[in-house]
Amino acid sequence: MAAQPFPVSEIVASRRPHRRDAARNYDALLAAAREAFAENGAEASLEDIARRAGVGIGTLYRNFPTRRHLFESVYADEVNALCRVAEDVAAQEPWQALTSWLRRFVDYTVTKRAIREALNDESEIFLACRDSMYQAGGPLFERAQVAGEARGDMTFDDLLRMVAGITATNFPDDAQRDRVLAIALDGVRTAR
Amino acid sequence: MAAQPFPVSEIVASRRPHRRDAARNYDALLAAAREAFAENGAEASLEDIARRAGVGIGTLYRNFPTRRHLFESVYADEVNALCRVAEDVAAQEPWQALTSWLRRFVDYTVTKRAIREALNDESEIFLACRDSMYQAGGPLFERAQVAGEARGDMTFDDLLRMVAGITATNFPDDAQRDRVLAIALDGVRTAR
DNA sequence: ACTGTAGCGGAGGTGATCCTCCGCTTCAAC
DNA sequence: GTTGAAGCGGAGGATCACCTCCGCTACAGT
Repeated sequence: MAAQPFPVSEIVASRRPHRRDAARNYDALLAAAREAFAENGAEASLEDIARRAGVGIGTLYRNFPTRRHLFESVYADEVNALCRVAEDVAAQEPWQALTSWLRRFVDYTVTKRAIREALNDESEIFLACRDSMYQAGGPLFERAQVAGEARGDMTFDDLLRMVAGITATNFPDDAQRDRVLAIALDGVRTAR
Repeated sequence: MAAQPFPVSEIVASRRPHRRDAARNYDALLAAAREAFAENGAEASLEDIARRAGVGIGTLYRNFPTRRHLFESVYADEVNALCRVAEDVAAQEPWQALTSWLRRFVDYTVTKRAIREALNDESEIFLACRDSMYQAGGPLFERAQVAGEARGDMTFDDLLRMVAGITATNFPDDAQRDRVLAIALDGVRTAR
């Protein structure tokens, strides 16, 4: 029911350098990039990312020839984590499982942004990530639909975009974001 | 019930130059800016805006000393238009009036963006615009609440941010955006 | 028609970011 | 320990957007 093997993680892993120092730099770059993309969106400065990671700009470009490579790698990491979460919540009641997963979705900033800004992108990695995510989360949604908890006249894609839009919006505080998200999810829940 | 006088439009109008050619340029700049901000967000290139308007970059800077001035002017225009719409829908049934207004909201791209990205801005014009908009739309929402059509445990601010987030998200087609928006609005409607 | 001035445009200086290139460093295999 | 190659960093050229400045243009009031 939950997730299947994720080719995505393999693609990314295969690019990680073998030498110790190089691998460390690679990881530092990914972490710095996640931070920077989360703060400034997909246009974050690459020099800034290299600085945060404590490596030279040349090292960044050796590992990630283009901005897109870097962004996709961070994105793929978050998607993998989200897919794993889907397995964790699978044991809960249908509606509970779905909302737990969606609330975790809120934590994955880059993924959220990618869905809002670049989801219509057709590159190989984006497609693979989308598939993984839909394979992981889609069943949670369908289960809620079958249980009569979620309305039948919408798709999982509708739901993801709705949540992505709301959570990517600037709120003065997290409590308000949660409140608004909960209200929107009430619209998803079947009237009872 | 509906809108009050809008000081905002006066502020903006007072800046419009008197000479014919200058006024034409001013209008062309605003139109070009609206387009560019809608397409590329608040970071749109100013040189590009001048080019679209068919004027020199110097003319842009004479009319709008900073990017912020320009953005605020476009924003103020859209807010004014939205306030006028609020008067138009006032005659409809409470829930109908509210959703009509919100659906018009979707058309005002820059306003939408401003709410999503810059609503926490405290500058004078942004505050004035926010007030105007809340004075225009807020009563529609309260009327729906009083009529028992909209839930009482949320604020107008919650509602605006929710709609702004969803409508500013990238959708493959408008039909899907409408569908998702309608679902979220179902969450706003009181269970009956 | 004349004329003073508001307004015009865009060349060019400034600063930020992108990305390449290559001499130096460090790892790890032997 | 030696050594070859993988990896490193950051200087610097290219590009682009920002914004100022000033000689020229054309409007509007008389």
